[in-house]
Amino acid sequence: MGRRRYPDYVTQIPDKPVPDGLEPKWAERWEAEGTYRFDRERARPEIFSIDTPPPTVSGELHLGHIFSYTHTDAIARYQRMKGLAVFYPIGFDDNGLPTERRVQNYYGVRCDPTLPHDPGFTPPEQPFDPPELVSKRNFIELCERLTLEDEAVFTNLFRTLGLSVDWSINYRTIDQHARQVAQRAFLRNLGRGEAYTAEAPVLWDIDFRTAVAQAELEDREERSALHRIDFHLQDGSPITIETTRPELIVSCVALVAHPDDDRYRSLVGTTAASPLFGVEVPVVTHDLAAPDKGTGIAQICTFGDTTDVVWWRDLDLPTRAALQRDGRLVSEVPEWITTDGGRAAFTELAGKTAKQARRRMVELLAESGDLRGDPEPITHVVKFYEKGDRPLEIVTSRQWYIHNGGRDPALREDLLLRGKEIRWIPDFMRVRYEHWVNGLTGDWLISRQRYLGVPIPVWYAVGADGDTDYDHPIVPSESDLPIDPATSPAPGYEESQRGRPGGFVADPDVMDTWATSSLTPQIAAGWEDDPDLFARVFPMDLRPQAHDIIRTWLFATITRSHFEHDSVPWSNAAISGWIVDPDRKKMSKSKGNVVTPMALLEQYGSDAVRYWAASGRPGADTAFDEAQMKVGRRLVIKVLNASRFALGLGEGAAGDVTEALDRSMLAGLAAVVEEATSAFDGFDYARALDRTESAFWAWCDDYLELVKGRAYGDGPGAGSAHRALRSALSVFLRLLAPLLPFATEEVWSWWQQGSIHRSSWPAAAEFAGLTGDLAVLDAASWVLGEIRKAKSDAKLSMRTPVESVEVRAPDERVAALELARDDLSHAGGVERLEMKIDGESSVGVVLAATA
RNA sequence: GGGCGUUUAGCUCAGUUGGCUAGAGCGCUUCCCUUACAAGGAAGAAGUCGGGGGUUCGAGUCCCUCAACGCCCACCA
Repeated sequence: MGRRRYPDYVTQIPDKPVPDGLEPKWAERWEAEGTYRFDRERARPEIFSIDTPPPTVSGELHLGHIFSYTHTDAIARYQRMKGLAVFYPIGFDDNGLPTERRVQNYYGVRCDPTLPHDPGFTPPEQPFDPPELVSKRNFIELCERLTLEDEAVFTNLFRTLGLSVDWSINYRTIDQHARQVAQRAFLRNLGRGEAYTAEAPVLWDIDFRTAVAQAELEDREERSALHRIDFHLQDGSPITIETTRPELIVSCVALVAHPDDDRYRSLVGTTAASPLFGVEVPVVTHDLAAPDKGTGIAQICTFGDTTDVVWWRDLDLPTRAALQRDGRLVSEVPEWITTDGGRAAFTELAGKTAKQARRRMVELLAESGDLRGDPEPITHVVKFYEKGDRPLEIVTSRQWYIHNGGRDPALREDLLLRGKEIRWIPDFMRVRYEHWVNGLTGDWLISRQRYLGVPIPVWYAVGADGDTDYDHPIVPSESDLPIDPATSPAPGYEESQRGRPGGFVADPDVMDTWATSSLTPQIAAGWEDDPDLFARVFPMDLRPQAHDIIRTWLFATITRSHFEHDSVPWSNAAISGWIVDPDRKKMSKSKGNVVTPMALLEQYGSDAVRYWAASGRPGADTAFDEAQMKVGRRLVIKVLNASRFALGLGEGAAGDVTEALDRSMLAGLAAVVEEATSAFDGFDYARALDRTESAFWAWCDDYLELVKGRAYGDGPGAGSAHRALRSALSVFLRLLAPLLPFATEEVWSWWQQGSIHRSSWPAAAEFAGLTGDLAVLDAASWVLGEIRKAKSDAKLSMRTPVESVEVRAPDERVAALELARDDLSHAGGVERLEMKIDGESSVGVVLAATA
């Protein structure tokens, strides 16, 4: 690295450096100079590749993003300074339901795919209720428009934060390339038998009208009520069940008790008639029926909850679905209700929402005398789609799945082994992964009945009889990807044959967004499109992400990589914690405690906010704490001022650190370098910051004060001081550069050429021949502290002269102090310094003012 | 019901293989306009390291147990 001569650079040091305004200045310079551009010519061992999380474009970035992205950036900057070419892409996840929901709320619209495209459409100025219905194409256009706006805001925030991503490696999960990768990977899965389609009960969100996957579930407490309701045995006697879903009695296909339950054993094999509807259902047994729950005998509906699905599957029961995908009961009387009374009763419920039907059903049951007592209010836990507002229902539908080990012990074992191949930071996060894999109950449901997403790239032949052949999907050639089967005809067919007997139909679904984002390494690294790049960066070195999406993003990425590449997607997974408010609650919009990141960056400066973020250990949930940002800002100011001071003293001649105090300081610094390096090697940016920061403050408080007098002068020791100050400053700046990129770059520019972020990480070799005995600075700091204490106790200025100091200490310490005698005397304002060898250490101070 | 994590000064947190007379910052108190820094500096007070047991010469650190909090999972009629 080049260095300018003293007279040139010193003029560039501002008289009063301030931390404000550094962000735009340096963000622009870094971009213009390509400071963080990936060098793809480097060989794999010289590359560090990062599978950066593409933030979901469904609103604003929040503090959690600032927090975890700062961690990754610190690692990236460290690796870059270590000499590696850092592959650090950025993407946006703007595909899927979260984006649709954002668009719906933002513009006040809903997609109605039956509407024709309106070329002159403009969204409502103000969202109103009810929402305006728009065509699918208009809806997608709105998604495109809003995501681009959101992404521009995200980009601005990330640049202001100082992320050292390579902005030229940019992707969006709805762009053509991502679609191509997602479809190609899907077709490969299909070709190898890892993807399949099946008609089965699925968890269904009645508002979004789509199936959802196990990984997207969330439990929520709901107020409900237990109803005791009589079915009727053949002899006319009642048999009471307990249920929270009386409106689903119409879908009842059996009553179930435990095989060992004596109360019901005699009934097994007989039938019971449902109340009101008079539908005869068998009494059956199953191990899952709990004798101690309710009356010990339960109705099995198709389907009220996941237990119903298990019973239905295990006992081979019929399907009597009455709840539609919009959450309402069917409007026609189901054919399995055959009695006139039953038909009349159902008419009362037809077309109602589940909630309305429940209320009416209870009234009807009360009238008929089948309701025993009053419903008992309870609170119970119900499955929700994590982004949904109403409880999930279960409906039967045709969906696409990818194997994930949920129904295949051998695959499960393979995926667990993949988990063991990865280094987890912190290590216990591996347990969460294993726990999730071991708890899977079924394959990964990837199809969604939505609009904004990557289409499932298949068609189905329609027979001459008009029946669709779902068992033999027609697939496109990989060279035709990306493709939309809704607009392109199936290979070998004409568009005119769409939807006709003897023709074809397109699969109507899109893939869930995780089915695309599980391929971020492949998307970013040019899988199949750029084999040279792919070979250089894949498997990647690091996947940084938060712990709440281990079950989704992390797991799915491992699964796809396992199938496609027979390898792990990355060697390290660094899992960040969450930001919680000071009450330890997760911060969320609904609690109204969300702070906008940009306001904080502007108020405290990006380095200060990064300082706060870096104080949270890897994996640890961290409190939002503005006080930490103030401390960070203070550190930034200190760096600027101390640098100005150290650089303003002079340059010194090369290679002449002669004074014991200076060599002692550098020896201490060498140890700090070692600590920070090993911390960063373990991805522990927090420890690296902690060690560096305390060393830096101590350096300012003690060493700078001790060396000041000598450095101001032009005596024989001045050159040593200047040289040591500059060496130390260079090291401190570089140690702090990954964490405080703006301030350190600013100072670097005062006296060095090139970016500090392209300079080399401090190494022990830099100190070769420059270090001395640690004890010298230690001892001098100790005595200086005692002198300060004496002055402070006497409530006197630190400038107060000291008549005499008498130090008593063991001989080694006295010998060390002798080596710093002049510096110490000057720093303390001591006129007479006496030292005596003693077993006990003590410092006697006689202040001039009190003498 | 199972699992994981957390519990150290008023607050936010360090404390790496057991050696701590337990540290830092914020806040608080006192003092200091000192020529790098008053968006600063110096000094100080403040903790039975969640409770209880155990291992050990020695435990904040290891083992057992209990509790609180957070998160994840579970077949939630």
